[in-house]
Amino acid sequence: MNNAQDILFKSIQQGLSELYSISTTNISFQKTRKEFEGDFTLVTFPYIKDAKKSPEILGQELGNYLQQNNAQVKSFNVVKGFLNISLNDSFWLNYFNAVKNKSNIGYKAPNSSGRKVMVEYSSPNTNKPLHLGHVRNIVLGYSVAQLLAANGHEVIKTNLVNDRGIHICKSMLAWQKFGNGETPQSTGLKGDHLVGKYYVVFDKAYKAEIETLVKEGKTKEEAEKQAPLILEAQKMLQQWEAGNPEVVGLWKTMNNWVYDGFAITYKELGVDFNKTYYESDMYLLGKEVVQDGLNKNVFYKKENGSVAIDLTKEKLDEKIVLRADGTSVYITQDLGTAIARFREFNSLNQLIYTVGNEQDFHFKVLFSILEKLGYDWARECYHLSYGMVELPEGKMKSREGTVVDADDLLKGMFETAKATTEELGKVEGFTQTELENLYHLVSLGALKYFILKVDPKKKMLFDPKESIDFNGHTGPFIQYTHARIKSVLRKAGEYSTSEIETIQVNDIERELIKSVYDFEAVLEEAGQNYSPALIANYVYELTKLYNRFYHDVTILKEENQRLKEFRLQLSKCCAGVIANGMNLLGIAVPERM
RNA sequence: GGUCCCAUAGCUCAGUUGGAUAGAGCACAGGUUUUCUAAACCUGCGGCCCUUGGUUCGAAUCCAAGUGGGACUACCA
Repeated sequence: MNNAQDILFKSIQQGLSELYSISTTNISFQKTRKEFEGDFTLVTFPYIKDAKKSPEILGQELGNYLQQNNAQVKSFNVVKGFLNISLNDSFWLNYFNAVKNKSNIGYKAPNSSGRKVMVEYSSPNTNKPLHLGHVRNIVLGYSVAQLLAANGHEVIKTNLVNDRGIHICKSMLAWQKFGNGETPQSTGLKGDHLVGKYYVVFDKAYKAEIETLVKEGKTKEEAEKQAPLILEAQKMLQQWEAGNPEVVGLWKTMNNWVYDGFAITYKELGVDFNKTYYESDMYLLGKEVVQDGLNKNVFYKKENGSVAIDLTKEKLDEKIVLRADGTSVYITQDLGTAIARFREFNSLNQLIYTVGNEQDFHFKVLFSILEKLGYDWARECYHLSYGMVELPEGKMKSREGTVVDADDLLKGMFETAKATTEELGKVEGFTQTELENLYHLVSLGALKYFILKVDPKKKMLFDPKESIDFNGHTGPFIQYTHARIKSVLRKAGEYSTSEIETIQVNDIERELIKSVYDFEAVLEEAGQNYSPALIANYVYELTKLYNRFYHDVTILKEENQRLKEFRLQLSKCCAGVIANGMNLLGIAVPERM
């Protein structure tokens, strides 16, 4: 079936040509705003000069032409330079009949685009637990992967774990010195929290040392470089690189504690990965790349032995890619990892990095270097740059203890969901397991929706003092609407799902069909823009519309049998789109709540 | 200093390639249930879309300058 826009486009093109001899492909229309009557609106201002007509007359003439020459056009009205066009109900009913029994309205068939895309997200350090900033990353990355899959791409979800480096050594050293052999088992602490605890311990002790040195007359910078603890941590890193068995053993033990902890949080969040990379496996690759770059004269060796690239022409300055002591920096590993990924998945079309916008500069440099090294696919690398999550007092800082811990947050949300549900008391007959599942589902819905409804590119504010809402423009509102629909459908029992042809649809029913119709375009746009927010806001609009329908129109008590069947079918259709839309956000919807 | 990002209702956010009287939610004031789940629905209140100039038939949207906020500018990650 041709879509509405195509049908109108052709007619309007013909009309402009026949009436005014205007030949143009510059015809775009938008959805008619709800305060006016109509489905689509053509702005006629662009044509009045060539047509030598006033906007009102041109609108009238073109409207008449459309009505006479296009069987789908029911009526039109003209307001100043706006031609509002209504399509026949039969058009909308035909559309409805065509899609209503599909399980994935608007989705492209799996892997139908022929594109293979890797989405990297999460990518944590293993020296501390996850916080709200990571949660935004994780929830966003997972949702974008869902969006791309729904747009027909083959998606590989990956995690790049930053499991090596000085920061890990800090936790290790502090544990060694002050840990008294503590383990997750002995303390009952989640592994990542235990390791994070010692990261903080290190920082405190380190700061104390700096203070002492400053009192002894050293400058702050000198003190920071000379404090015994930092020297010891650096030595530990060298030992690690040298393969010292004791250090490597401790490193493995503590990292495994962290992985066990992360696994729990990922499971709580309902996300997964197809492949996990570890920087400890990748960092040596970067050194080969550096050699390759030297051979190609893309890089050059500086006097002190470090290797650099000149990106001043790109306004990116000179960038060091290998330290004078031969150890790799962050970007060295990223170069190696990117190349390894394109080698491993040789038909990879795109690589998406879900990383905060504080690293915009880093990725510009990375992609630029890859291009200079001659990798054409560098242009297919995309930095999905998202805004920071800020608290009312500003940015979260791990060391200052102002972070919102992911596990605490999830737990708090769960308790709120539980309290709210109990207060409303609609869950008679639920088993304990079903209740737990519901609390979990609703709390995650609230949290994920709260994060995903805002444009990823923008920073967002989180106020720990105000709990995330469950009413209004929220995840639970949408989940609730889904449960309501399911409740009606359960009570309806068996009903016909045959084609609907002869009924009279009312305004709100037509609006609902139109809203369902829009989903395909929204999904496409959300995929192109890597923006779950478009889906989130769309689903909200549909849900709000459905609630008005639910309120104003009776379904089960409708006496006209065909009308009742239509309303049931429409309800089921909306529930499906709502569930699929939420699924794209990584949010489940309940049958009852 | 340089580069980049942001600024819309009291608060949190929408506003697709420029289009009609700039929209939601929260908060505040009020109303709706003997009827399919009131986590809902309806009404009201609330705006120099940061400022100034420019482009255009038309600017919250594009351009320039300014103001305010933020990020980056490591041989950290």
